[in-house]
Amino acid sequence: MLPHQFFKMLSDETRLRCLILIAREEQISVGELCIALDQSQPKISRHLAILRQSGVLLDQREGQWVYYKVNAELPGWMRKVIAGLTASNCLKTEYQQDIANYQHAKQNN
Amino acid sequence: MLPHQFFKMLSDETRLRCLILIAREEQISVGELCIALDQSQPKISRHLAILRQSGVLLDQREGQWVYYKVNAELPGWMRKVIAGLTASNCLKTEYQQDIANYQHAKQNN
DNA sequence: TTAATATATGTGGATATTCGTATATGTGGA
DNA sequence: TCCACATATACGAATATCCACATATATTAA
Repeated sequence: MLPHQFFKMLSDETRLRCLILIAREEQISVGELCIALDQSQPKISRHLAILRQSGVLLDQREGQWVYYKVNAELPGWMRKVIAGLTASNCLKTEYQQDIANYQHAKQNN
Repeated sequence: MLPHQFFKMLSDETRLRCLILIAREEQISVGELCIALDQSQPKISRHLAILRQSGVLLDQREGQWVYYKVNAELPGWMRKVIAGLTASNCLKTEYQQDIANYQHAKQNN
């Protein structure tokens, strides 16, 4: 994947929020992402498909659920960008609500 | 600027090549960029305008020439992304030709 | 097998992006 | 002032992106 193509993956707000949350939490299911970001299932699923087809995310089915995680074999410069996103306090504030929603949903299992 | 908007700046190959070369060389004129990337003047100028209007680049006129440089006051996480791009050997190879063209043009002054 | 739940995808329309071409603006020298 | 050079922008056409809605597929349990 060429550099600008990787950045195109991150240029949509929904995709970026998915990726940041997944990177922070290691592994999340489609339904949990819908709740965390408060977005429709087809919308989340379609963006996850784009991230999966580009190789940024990997999916793994467990029963009825499909879990997504960051592909650990991405080139170093891509992993650095993603790590920078999850580390930045500035961005942590930006998407705090997503994290809170996710953890709240996780608790009510 | 929201994170995904910054990445949208980097999602076009021409803009990304401009930014990487400018970050590497500190300061470049529009004409030099046209030669280095082998692209038309309106195309380069338009993409530089987008990067300038978003605050990623700053411009400075010197006589007939306009020089562009990276805005030093960008948020830390943006500076890190840009620094990562210029540091990566992987990407250095990707856009080696741009650097070579630039240096060759610089010599024939 | 049927129903319920979770996820994926097809379709069409609205909007956004990018480009080539033409032209406008700014600058310096004759 | 007039011309040449450097840069910026206006415009329309081709293409890409994103979404809502409807529907398809996969899994589990009854």
